[in-house]
Amino acid sequence: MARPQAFDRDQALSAAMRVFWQRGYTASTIQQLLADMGINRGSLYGAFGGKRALFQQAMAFYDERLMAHLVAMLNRAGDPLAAIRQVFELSLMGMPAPQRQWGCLLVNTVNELAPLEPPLAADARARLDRVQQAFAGAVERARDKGKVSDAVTDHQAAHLLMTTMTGLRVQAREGASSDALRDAVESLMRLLFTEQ
Amino acid sequence: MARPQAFDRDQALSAAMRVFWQRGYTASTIQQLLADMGINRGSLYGAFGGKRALFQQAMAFYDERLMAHLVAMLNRAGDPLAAIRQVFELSLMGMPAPQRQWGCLLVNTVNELAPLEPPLAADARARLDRVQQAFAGAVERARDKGKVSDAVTDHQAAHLLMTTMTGLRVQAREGASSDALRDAVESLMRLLFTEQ
DNA sequence: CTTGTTTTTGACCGATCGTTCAATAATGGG
DNA sequence: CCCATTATTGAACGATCGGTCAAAAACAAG
Repeated sequence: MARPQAFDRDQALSAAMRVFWQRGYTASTIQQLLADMGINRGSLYGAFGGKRALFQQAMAFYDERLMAHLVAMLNRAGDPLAAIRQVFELSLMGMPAPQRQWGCLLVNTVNELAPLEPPLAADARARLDRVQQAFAGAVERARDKGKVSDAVTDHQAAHLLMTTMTGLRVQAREGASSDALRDAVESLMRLLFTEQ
Repeated sequence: MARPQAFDRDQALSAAMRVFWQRGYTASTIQQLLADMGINRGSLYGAFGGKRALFQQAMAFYDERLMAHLVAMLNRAGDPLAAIRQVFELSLMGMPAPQRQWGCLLVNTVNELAPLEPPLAADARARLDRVQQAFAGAVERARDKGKVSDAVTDHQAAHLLMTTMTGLRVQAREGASSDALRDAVESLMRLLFTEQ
């Protein structure tokens, strides 16, 4: 009954996500977004609403397609320590070199937009909180097996894991090697958990 | 022999630093900088060269006036663990609420400019490395007193301290409370060091 | 084929970006 | 007092920003 959309919405959103991820919100221009998404101005405003609305949808896309995997991994039954290691591996060391330098869209967003666009930063923060809660669940299951240091509570351990993940993602953004990142993760794991 | 500068250079630079610190490089406009510095366009370009050059000088200013204190504190003889605690206290929990949310200019810069202005990001990174080296020195002195967990090397401990500091500064930027930050620091200290 | 509806296209908008520059003002040396 | 020199002032520049909109194009229903 009407002209159909000529572009793949998910693919366009994925392209927009990558632009925002790499360059941040402010430095991503409509022109660049259009070029990478392969659409033109009118289509962007018609289908996504504008730069700000597009960014929100790109963040949701990032959360659903990338972060959700990590949360599911932590929530799954099975060795919680292995799950924690795998989360770091997948989201940091295991990423291909160019993408690794993009860091984490949510961390980047909190850092860039906290003073400029509090609602968007709060959105990113809420999504990151879900990861921390998943960490806490995994730590709790590890505690049941007597594998967690008694120097910290479950919540503290999860907070420390999250803080380290955040810190490492900043380091990844400026080109830290996989080995350097892995070394830090292993150090923290040794301190937090008693492998047996 | 010529007209003297009407403004205080250090004060203007300090104002510029605060603008960049809070808003980031891209989102800081010349207009806003002029307003906060209390000078006008020609003076800014005459005395500082331009936005990019001004930013470099603001970063150096930040490093000399704020970070240098922390490095000196870590290098000073005396209880190294107390020095480490004090560094976190001064640079995170102890900061007044508005300033605490600015995070750290160097961390913010690495995160924002790594993909946009690699030279500026590398500059920030180099300055952060000096802090990590100071951490390593303090850890080494603590090791001599038998206070460091043997699960990690000095370098690993320093890296972990630096990573945590970075992660906490991102959390501070989005409004984490002093107590939450202090709790994380204490957790890490308990894991890394054996107080006696 | 005609018509109604939606998408696409690209020109265009005012606002703001960082930067330049000519005119004016203020100083110290002679 | 006068002049060489530098700082201040603010208008103006081209470029680019995010956003709008009318015309053209592509479909489905009748």
